[in-house]
Amino acid sequence: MIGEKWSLLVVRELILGTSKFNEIAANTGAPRDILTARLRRLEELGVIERAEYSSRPPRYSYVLTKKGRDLRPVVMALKHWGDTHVMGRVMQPVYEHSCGEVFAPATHCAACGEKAGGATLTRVNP
Amino acid sequence: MIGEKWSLLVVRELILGTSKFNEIAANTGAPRDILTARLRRLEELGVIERAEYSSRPPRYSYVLTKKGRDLRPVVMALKHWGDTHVMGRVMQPVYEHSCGEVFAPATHCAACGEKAGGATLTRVNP
DNA sequence: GCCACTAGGTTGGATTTGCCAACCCACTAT
DNA sequence: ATAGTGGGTTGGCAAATCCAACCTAGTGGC
Repeated sequence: MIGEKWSLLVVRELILGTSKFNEIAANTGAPRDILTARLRRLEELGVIERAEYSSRPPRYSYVLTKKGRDLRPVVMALKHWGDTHVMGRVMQPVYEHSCGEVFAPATHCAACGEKAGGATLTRVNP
Repeated sequence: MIGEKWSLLVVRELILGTSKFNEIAANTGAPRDILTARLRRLEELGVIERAEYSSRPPRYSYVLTKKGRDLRPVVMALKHWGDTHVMGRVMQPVYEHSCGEVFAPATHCAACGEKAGGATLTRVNP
C-alpha cells in the first residue's frame, strides 16, 4: 500500500506539515504526473484526504487521516535509521519531546512499557 | 536505499530468520532475477552479508549486518500499522516480550523513556 | 488591457524497470 | 539413469517512470 515509489515520501511531507501539491512535488522530487497518481491512490486507500480550500479556481490541500497519522512511528523509525546509518552528519532536530529533549524514537513493549531490545524479544512459532 | 520494490520485504524475511535464496523468493514472491539484484544491492549497501555455507557447489546464506538489524523497529512499526489498518483480522503473534506478553511496539522518547504520542511532540523550526 | 505568475494538474513520447518462463550448472538422493 | 535442490542467468515483453511541454482559471502589477 505505501511501498510504491514516492508514497512514503508523500506521507513524510504531510507529517511534516506540507499540504500543497507543488510543495510536495518540490520537497520529494516526485514527477508531477506520478505524484498525482500517488495522491489519488493514497486517497482511495484512506491514508490521506483532499480538502478544497478554494473553488474557482479549485485548489486542494492534502491532509493525513487517522490511518495516515498512524504511520508516524514508521517514518520516525526510518528517519532514525537513516540518520544513524546513512547520513554521515548530524541532522538538525525535527521534533522535541515534552520532556524538553530533542526527540529520538525508541521502541518499547506496548504491554509493559519496558524497552524492547534484541534479547528481550523471542519468536513465537519459529 | 531500502525503498526499492522488494528490498524491505527481503529485510523482513531476514529479520524473521529466513536466510536462503529460494525461501526468500517464495516468502516474498519476488521474481528470482529481481531478488538477485536486490540482494547484491543490499550487500553493497552494507545492510546484508552473504556467507558461503558450501563450496562446490557454492551455496550462500544471507544474514543482516548491524545496519540491517537496526531496521527491525521500522519493520515492527510497519507490521503494527498493517495489522491495525490493513488486515481485517487479528494476526498470529510473531514476538513475545520478556515480560511475557505478546509484543506490540510503542514509540517512546529515547531521552526520558516516556511514551511519545501526538501532543507530546512539537516541531522545531517549523 | 497586457503581461507575468501561481496552483494543480494532463499529455505524449522516450527510457527504465519489472515480470515471467525457460535455461544452466553442479551437486545429491533414489 | 532420473529426478530434485539450490542459486542463479538470459531474452523478450509489459508496465511503470520520467521529463518537458501544455492547459485552465484565476491573481497582481502597471
